[in-house]
Amino acid sequence: MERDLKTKKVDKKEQRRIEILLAALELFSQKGFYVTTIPDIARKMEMSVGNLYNYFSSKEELAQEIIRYVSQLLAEKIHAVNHQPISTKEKIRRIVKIYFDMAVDQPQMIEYFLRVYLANREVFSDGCEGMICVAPFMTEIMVFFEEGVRAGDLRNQDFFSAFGLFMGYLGGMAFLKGENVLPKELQSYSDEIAENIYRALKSDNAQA
Amino acid sequence: MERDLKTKKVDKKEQRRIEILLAALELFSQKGFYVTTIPDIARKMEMSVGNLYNYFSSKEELAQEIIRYVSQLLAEKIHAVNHQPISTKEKIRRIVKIYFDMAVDQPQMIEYFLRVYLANREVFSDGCEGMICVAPFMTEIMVFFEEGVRAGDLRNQDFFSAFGLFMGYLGGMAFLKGENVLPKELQSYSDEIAENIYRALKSDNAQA
Amino acid sequence: MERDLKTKKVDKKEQRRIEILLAALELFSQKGFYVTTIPDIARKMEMSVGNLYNYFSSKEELAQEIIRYVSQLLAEKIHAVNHQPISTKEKIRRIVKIYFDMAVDQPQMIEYFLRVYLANREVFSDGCEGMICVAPFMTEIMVFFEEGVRAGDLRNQDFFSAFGLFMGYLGGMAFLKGENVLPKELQSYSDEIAENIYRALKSDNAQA
Amino acid sequence: MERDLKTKKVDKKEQRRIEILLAALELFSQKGFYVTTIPDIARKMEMSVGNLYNYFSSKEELAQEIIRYVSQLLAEKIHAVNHQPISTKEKIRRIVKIYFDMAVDQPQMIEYFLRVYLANREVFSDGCEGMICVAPFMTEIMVFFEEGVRAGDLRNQDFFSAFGLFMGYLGGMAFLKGENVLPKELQSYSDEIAENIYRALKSDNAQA
DNA sequence: GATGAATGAGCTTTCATTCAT
DNA sequence: AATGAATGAAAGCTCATTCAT
Repeated sequence: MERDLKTKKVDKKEQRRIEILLAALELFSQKGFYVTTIPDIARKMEMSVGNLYNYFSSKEELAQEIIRYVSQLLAEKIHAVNHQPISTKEKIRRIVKIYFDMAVDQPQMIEYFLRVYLANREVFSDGCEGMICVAPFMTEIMVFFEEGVRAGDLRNQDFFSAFGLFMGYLGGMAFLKGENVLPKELQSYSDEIAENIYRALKSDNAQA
Repeated sequence: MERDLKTKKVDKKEQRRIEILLAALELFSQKGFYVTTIPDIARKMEMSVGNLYNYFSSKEELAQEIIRYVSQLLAEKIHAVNHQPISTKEKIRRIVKIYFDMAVDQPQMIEYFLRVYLANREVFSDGCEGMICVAPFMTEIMVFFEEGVRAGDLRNQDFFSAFGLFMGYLGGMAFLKGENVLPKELQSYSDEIAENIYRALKSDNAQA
Repeated sequence: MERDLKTKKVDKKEQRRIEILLAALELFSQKGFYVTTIPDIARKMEMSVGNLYNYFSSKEELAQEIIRYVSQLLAEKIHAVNHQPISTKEKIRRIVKIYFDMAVDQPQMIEYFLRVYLANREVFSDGCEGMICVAPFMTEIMVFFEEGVRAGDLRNQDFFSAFGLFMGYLGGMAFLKGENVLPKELQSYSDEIAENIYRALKSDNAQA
Repeated sequence: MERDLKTKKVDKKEQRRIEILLAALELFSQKGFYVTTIPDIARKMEMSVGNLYNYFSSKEELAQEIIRYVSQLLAEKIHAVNHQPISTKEKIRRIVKIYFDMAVDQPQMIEYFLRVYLANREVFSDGCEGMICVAPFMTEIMVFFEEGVRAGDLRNQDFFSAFGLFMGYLGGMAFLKGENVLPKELQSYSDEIAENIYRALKSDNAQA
């Protein structure tokens, strides 16, 4: 009984934590880490600043939790693709789609990656060294790549070379969308871009 | 005579402006826009805070001048490549080399792009809208791309699709280098990456 | 219960706000708006600068609140006179007395009017346009004047002509007192001045 | 010869001094003493800040010179009235007219009195103590008053009581004009106001 | 006389974090 | 768990004045 009670409480607290995390995610990605203030987040949550500190011990910790959360979420989506019985080319297409759909429907996630995580090294240097906070996401890309190589679809090259292409490309497009310089809507680039990625990475004897 | 005097003075002031710009570039790219303070910059310049404001009217204006400067400098280097009588494939190789050499020898420039310009929209929204402050750089990439298409070497696709690939990829690699996660030194990836880019963009009847 | 608690808290905060307002009133009227600094006010209140900003969002807002407060306070005193069953002449006498007593006992109030409100247009231009922040006070003078006219004691003339006389005169005397050029103490001028005002405004068939 | 040269030079310098003084007068009266900066004045004069300091040794000194200048100028105008063979009543009318014409045509002068001199005690406390910088002006008002008394037109009362009425009233009206609250144009109040002043001060056996 | 770069103290305002309630 | 007043260090920026040229 008591344990149930405690569990329930913990769950409730954990749930509130995530709510805060999502509110902060939105603000950080819109306004940036330094422009967003703790009172901003508290106001959005309709809770007091003091209470916010009962859930997160500092602004930095909050930012780190968010990147872990986003990385996990993206990883799960890519994980699903990795486990489908489809061609490497189709996998690329689906990953691009997942990314672009997210950039359009939940731009906070992608923007957080680009504008908060990538840009503010000092915020993540103590706790997220060496990209460990985005490890789940990187792992899935690595799985995708290695399976593609094993299947003979992708050339065997340094993983980072492939990773930089894949994620740099997608991130670059998301950035251009954020700057409102794209002449067409982001999702309409999906096929072209998936094709480009496939051509760049595919092994010479793979299918066109 | 008098005019000469004035010209000389103006030149001297202009020169000092650029010195400040370079000092700020270094600090901004190392510590970020918000963590770098005006006193930091003044200290580095061994000049008073007040005097700094005789050269730039605000921290934001300074940041915008820097991106214009960096964009111009990168543009000039790519411009030189664009005007050489070499194959499209070779041009890609040289642009990648230029970018990676810079990322290694003058990392401030590339880091400024990635960590200051890309990440702090609010700093550039008033004065650098729609990427106009990086126009010289984008223009050169556009020239490269269109000439490659005209020569029959590259497929004719939406420019942004190609631009996102090219610059997203290079930026992504520079970022990974900054995070110290690359197992090899950046420049050793040059050939692999130039090859990937070429494969992604080349027309089907171009040379391998 | 909970509501009571909140109400009590709000009251306490409101009270503190007024304490700050009075401290600032004193400093502003002694040293002027620009010479008085926010740290000066905080020091006088024995509170931190940051906390002061929990009560007022800017120095200007503080200055505007003060003039509203002073105007209200003066208005109430004149209101009381307006509702007494006494002659217009006697009303003038009492208003002059109120003003001079205040100029002697609480010189901050009058000095604030003369040296802060009247002199620093830019501070009040956004929020106190068209004298709205001193409306309560002006209204009472208007009531006094119109009742005097209705009673047949005062000539019917443009209100501003009468207002300028009344308040310009009193303000002028308070200023001379502040400059220490008056040979006698301010209050000893009361009768003479009330007489002058009455003579200036009275209708030709009113009592001497 | 040499002396002539020097005189000419001195004259030229004196002339420039007055030009600066008038430029500063305008700025101070428009924007206030503290909001106006030395560079503002230099810019208006199209001269360098450094050179400005060859004419005035400090901002305060400049402000004091201005009030002396304005006081002298007003004094001369009133002096002319004082020496005309006209009735006391007519003198009042003319002084009011002079003041209001000035408030309309050269508002800087009157505004300087009201918004700079009256309000910023600390600026004038060292050099203009006890209103000595406005002595010429006060003296003329005193002459007017005493001649009116001697002629039997005005009641013999404390000078400051009369001075406060006269100048407070005119200043008050000029202030109201500056606030744009007057329903009519300032000069149209002249007669009414001159009449009010006369009634307030006239001796009981003087003409209506 | 003339210039304007240089100084440096000081201004208003912000904000992550704490803690008494 | 919840509140929000309080802290205090530090930020961006200003400006009267000086002085080498």
